[in-house]
Formats: sequence, structure tokens, C-alpha cells
Amino acid sequence: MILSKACNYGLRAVIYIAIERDKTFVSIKEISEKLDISFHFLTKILQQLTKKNILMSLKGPRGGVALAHPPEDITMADIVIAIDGPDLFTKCLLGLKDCGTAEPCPLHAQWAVIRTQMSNLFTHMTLKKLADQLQQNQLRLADIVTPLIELKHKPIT
Amino acid sequence: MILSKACNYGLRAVIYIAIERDKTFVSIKEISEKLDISFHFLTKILQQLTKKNILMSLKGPRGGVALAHPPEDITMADIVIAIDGPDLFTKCLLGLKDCGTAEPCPLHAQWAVIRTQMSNLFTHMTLKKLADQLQQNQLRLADIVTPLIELKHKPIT
DNA sequence: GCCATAGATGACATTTTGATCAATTTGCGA
DNA sequence: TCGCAAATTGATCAAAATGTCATCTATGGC
Repeated sequence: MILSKACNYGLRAVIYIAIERDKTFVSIKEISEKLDISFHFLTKILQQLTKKNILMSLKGPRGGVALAHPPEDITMADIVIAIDGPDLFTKCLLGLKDCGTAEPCPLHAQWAVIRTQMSNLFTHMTLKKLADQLQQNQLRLADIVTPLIELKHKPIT
Repeated sequence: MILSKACNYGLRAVIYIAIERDKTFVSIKEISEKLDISFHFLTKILQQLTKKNILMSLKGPRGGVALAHPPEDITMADIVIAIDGPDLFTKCLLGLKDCGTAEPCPLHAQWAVIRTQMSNLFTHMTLKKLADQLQQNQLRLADIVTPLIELKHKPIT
């Protein structure tokens, strides 16, 4: 897969937080249940993001995690790099070291084009754009088609 | 990484075979040494390709593996799908099931564009094109900068 | 201050991937 | 036909990714 599972989960969770952010802090338990992700595994992933100052966290009752910056300032690339590292945007398709214009592999030139496009998509796609899209178009974030938007207006049981 | 190591190795090996194909059968041992890939691991990868009728093999002295089809008929996509499966060209970026135009995730539309470009690159890039590029431009296939082209005119010691 | 809540942390289990070794089978060539 | 070369196969192992569990620590509310 192009992104690790951890990265998948992290992305979906952060988008979820961006949508729910008027509650300021969202509990990881809620996220894990709504997105159907293992609670403990998600905890560790979000910890990574907290350490990298993408999220902030608060312990205790009414605690949880929240975005550490405005959603228009956080990009998909930030999340992907924080969790999977920068390989996706830098590495040679054939895994060769120092594959560049100087000593290219036979796919270097053509792959570089696609890699750049990926990089552009990821660095320009902010959490705000993603959250707006979700709210406007009723898109989805989990396998189970859950009316995510409704959750904002309902107390979490 | 975008492709598994097995897929990396398989691609590089098959390109190598395409270059050396006037010898008809190339031993896996030679490939593993020239490309610096574990012999036994490479053996298993190439076995997969043999089973899928991308390579053919011959036991005994002067045996080895060879392309089962003309190099202009084998594409990178064939190799990638045989080893890593079709996920790269079909799966949702966020790993959701059945993510499509009907029930898209917030990234579906933009990701589909890039995925299609990847698919096009892989399905149009034949082994012949790759081998020609290597021979004409002195590109490389291994970390160690080895004069691969020379090998055709030298007996393997 | 006490307690329930919720994140942080470390230990551990499982699965997948990557890699190695040994034994077997096959077929060419002398 | 004999012996060696080379692929095939199965067993095993290490490392990384994934997933689970128990415990610790901080905090808000009473």
C-alpha cells in the first residue's frame, strides 16, 4: 500500500478532529469508535503527532486531543511525513540510493513527474479543505457509512 | 515505500534479464550478484513470475531464467501486479473499502487523477523501453555503479 | 483531597515481510 | 550414464508493522 495503516489511521483521525474541532478536545476513544480503529494503536499514532506539535493533548475528564494549529495551516504532507517519513516524496521507485538526475535509474525521469504531483497534492491539501469537503458533500471517512456531520449536534453517548 | 522490496528486486531483475536476453537464459545467481540482491530471496520472487508465465526457467547447466514473451509485450504493471497485487492501482488512499465516485472519501477525486497517471506509466512502460534506455543512456540498475552494458561482451567469470 | 477520566508509556503478542539454509529435483554435457 | 549445475521446495529465522494489555500520570469536578 502507498501509505502505511498507521498513516491511514492518522490521516482519518486528524480529519475527524478537524471536523469536530468546535468541541476543542476530542477523546481518542470517540475517534477510535467512530472510525473503527483499534483504540490503543490509534493512541500511539496520535502520540506521534502530539510530539511533532501537530496535535495537542489534554489529560483528565473532558480531555482529549485537538489540532495544535488552525486547520488551514496543517497539510496532509505534515501528517504523512510525521508518521511514514519523507520516503514517499523522495525515494527512487526502484529503491536505489542517490537516484537523481546525475545517476538516474531508468524510471527516474518519469517517476519524478508523478512524485512531484503527489507532493503537490499532499502539501496543498489542508485539513480545512478536507473538512469543508466532507461537510459540504457528505463524503465519508470510515467503512461504515456513518452520518459524521450529525455527530456535531448530538451528545456523544 | 510505494513498492515492496520484493517488487523492487523483481523489477530490477527482469530489466536485467531483458538486457542480457541474447544469452537466452540468465542464472539467478548471476542476477543476484550483479544487482546485489539476496540469492534465495530473489529466487522466490522470480519463481512467482515464472508461475505467472512472465518468465520461463530451465534447470541444469546453462539453465536459468528468461523472458517468456518479447520484451515489448511485458510491462512494469505486469511485474508489479504479479508481485504486489493490484492494490496500487485500485485502492483508496485512506484504505476505505469501495471508495469510488458513488461513496468517495474526501481525497478520492484528486487521488484518482494521480493513480491513473501511475497506472498509465506502468502499463505503457515495457521492458523493451526500459532496456533501451539503459543501454543508450548508461543508466543504472544497482547501487554500485557497475558497467552493465559491458557484461554482454564479456564471458561471465 | 478524592475520584473518575483520559492520555502516556512500556511490555507483549501476532502478522507480514524480508532473508537464510538445507535438501531435493531436473537436465545438460562429458 | 554419471556428475555437476542450476532451479525448486520447505523449514527456519529476524525484523518490522500491527494490534493488545496493564500500568502510570495528569487533570477537572466534586
